[in-house]
Amino acid sequence: MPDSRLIPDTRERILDAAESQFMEHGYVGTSMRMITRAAEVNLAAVNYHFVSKEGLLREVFRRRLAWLNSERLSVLDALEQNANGSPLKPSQILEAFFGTLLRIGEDESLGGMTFLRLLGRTLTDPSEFIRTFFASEYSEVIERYKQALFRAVPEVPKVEIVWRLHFMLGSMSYAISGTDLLQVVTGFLPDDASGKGSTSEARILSERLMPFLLGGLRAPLPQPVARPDVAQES
Amino acid sequence: MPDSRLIPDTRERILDAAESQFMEHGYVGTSMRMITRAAEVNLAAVNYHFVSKEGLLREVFRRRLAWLNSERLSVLDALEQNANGSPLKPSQILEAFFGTLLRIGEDESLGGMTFLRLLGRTLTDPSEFIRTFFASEYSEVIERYKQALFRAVPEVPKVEIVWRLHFMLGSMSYAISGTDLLQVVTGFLPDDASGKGSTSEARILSERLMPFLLGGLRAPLPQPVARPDVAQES
DNA sequence: GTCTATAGGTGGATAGAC
DNA sequence: GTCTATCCACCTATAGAC
Repeated sequence: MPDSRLIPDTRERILDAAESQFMEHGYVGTSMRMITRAAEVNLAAVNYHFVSKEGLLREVFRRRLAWLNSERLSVLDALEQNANGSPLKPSQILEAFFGTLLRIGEDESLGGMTFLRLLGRTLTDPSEFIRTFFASEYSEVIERYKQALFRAVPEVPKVEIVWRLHFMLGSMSYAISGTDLLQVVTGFLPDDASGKGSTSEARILSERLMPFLLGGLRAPLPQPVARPDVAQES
Repeated sequence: MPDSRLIPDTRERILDAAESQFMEHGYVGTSMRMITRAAEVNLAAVNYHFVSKEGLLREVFRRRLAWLNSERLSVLDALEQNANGSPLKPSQILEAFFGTLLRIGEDESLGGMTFLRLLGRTLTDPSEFIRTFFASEYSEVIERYKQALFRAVPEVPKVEIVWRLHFMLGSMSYAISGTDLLQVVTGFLPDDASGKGSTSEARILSERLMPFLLGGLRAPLPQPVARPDVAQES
């Protein structure tokens, strides 16, 4: 990588444009031409720098996930060192995992809300290469946090924790995708997040999301009763 | 609609094939030719019956959402009649809303897991026409359930309930999309849901999801410290 | 590294015979 | 209602000059 920090690289311009176009139209819905037009670079430049469209998508994500992964790991490391062998609090773990992600939304240099939305949408993409790509990118971090949760919430069976981690990922994924079905439907808009994509959006979201996730994670177990459905709430 | 119930309609075959192809490859990632090949019908038949690819997608959803919407409304009606003016229990409302949806997964004639996955994936689709379509399809039902939740959980401010409804939709959407990032990553598979797409999958999912959602919905509020933005609405 | 030109293929949609 | 044949816009990727 030839060190040229002063001018916005062709390479970097392509990545920025691709990130934003993929976010807006999805991976298949975005053509190379849309990207090069937005980036104001030549069509052939994409293949020169990233070999293929798939290669481009991978690099769009790698650029951001590199930071996210290492940050998530080092925050967890710090927490565990501080705890000195005793289990962490669930809220600490969720904050480390989801809070770190949401901080991306507040920092344009980490990708901002554009990248968050793209991530949220891509996490449910059906195509094979995307899913295996994410699986390999995420495996180490997920494993570490899963283990931390096992220790932090011993009263909830491990199987159940995995399910709930799944559900939490879903809440977050949907929330950051900004699909806003509810807002479209109900006309509801949070008072201070009117400018869409504003950096404050991530902070507001975080304050709402974290208690919800925590409540879900530690919810009472379902009674393993017969199954006349209407499970009691405690 | 010429009444021919005995043989599987061309029209119906197209809808079935489209549902399954859209689920597997996404809307843009699916071509008309993939659909007609799977349905074993002629290419031109799609445009004859549904005018366009967009028209086809709309009809794929309308066919299933018609049942879902009316079922959700009538279940809620029944609950409210029974309650005789007093607020419903949150668990009843969630069961009516999410349980009804998940029952689709257990019944092939309602679309089964194929439709559930398609729905989960499409709910985060960026494209404009899909979002406005869903908004109009969902608005009445969402509004009714939102009001029911306001009454059922008076200790949580309305604004917060809307947020949490949002988060719950996300959990569910992601869960039914079957993306299974966790399973790919961790190799985890719930003991009794080995056959992917089995009808029992929906029941198992439901038993796990409902307590999680309930815990999130009624979670303690975040401290309204420092930040002067936590505007209450009545 | 950047560009033009183009190959080689697939997309949605339709005209018009049956 | 069903089919064949076809239009033409657009796609990704590359060859090869500069």
